Amino acid sequence: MNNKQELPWDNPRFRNWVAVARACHVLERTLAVKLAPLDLKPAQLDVLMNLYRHPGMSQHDLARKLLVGRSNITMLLPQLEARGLLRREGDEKDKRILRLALTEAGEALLMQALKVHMTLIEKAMSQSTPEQCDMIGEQMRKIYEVLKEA
Amino acid sequence: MNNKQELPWDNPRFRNWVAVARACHVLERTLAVKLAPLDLKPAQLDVLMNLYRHPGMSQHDLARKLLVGRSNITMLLPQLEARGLLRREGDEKDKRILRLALTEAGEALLMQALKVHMTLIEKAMSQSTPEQCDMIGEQMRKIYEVLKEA
DNA sequence: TGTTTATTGTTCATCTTTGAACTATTATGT
DNA sequence: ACATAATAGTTCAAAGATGAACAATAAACA
Repeated sequence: MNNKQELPWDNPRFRNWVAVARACHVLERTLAVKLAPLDLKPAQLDVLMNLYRHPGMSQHDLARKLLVGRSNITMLLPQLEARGLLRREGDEKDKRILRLALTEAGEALLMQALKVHMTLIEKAMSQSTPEQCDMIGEQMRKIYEVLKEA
Repeated sequence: MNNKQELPWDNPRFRNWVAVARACHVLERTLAVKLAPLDLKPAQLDVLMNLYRHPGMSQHDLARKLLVGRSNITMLLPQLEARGLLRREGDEKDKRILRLALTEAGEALLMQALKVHMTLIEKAMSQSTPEQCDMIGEQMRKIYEVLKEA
């Protein structure tokens, strides 16, 4: 008597998503190892990347971008600020808000870290054609849109 | 003077991988919320899934499958064992090894959790055609192979 | 056999992440 | 204006994950 007719593993979407999750996980772990010489963790690199692209953003905005809680940001930033990698200055109009920006040193370290990250991603995705790669990105952005307000 | 000629964000592979990571992250977070009613975390679901598919595996094998340290498994299993979801019994031939297997209750809870997981994945990947979905899985499995021994 | 090396699982200290409660500030509605 | 809501950031305790050191067992090899 087999009451497992509809096992998830028989479903392509399920199996394929599991592969996505595994690939993500292993790339994240590998990145952590490769970033160690720079004394930087993946989470910290995410912060630097976002501040580079969106200078002047608030901690709240940053938390939303990174999909983490605000308290996480509060715990994360002082280390980076103490290392002189970023600045926090209060907004003029709204005294609740702290505006964030990279320093020169922060930008310099980011560039080093990006080289590491980039090399790793190149290696990982070297198997895909540009068309496949773009299609993957496109689908993933759709998934993000579908899930972010659910 | 622009010395950022080769910014990662100009590179399709980089941008597309960022999308993969974000999609993974948001799906994981959503899954955690949806699993809460079952009093189960994603990491615990991973354990149950692997024990279902590979009954009798050792803690070492499980750690390798889940891409975590052995100590993580040691901390994780007692909770599940105390809830009667899995069994640990020593191997006959090699007294170092603990063989793991789901109980009836564990399997029952797994089936409930899989329904939740499956529904979420269906929703996420409903935008992709079967061909796109399979291609994504195929590429991700390649990435895993490339990175796992690096 | 006896000694050395590897492997399995645990312990423990440390670091991260999380969410709820809290303070300070701004927005809203009457 | 005034009371109420909402928002930004912080604090803190609890939970999770990590890696090094350790005990028990097995394997390799002289």
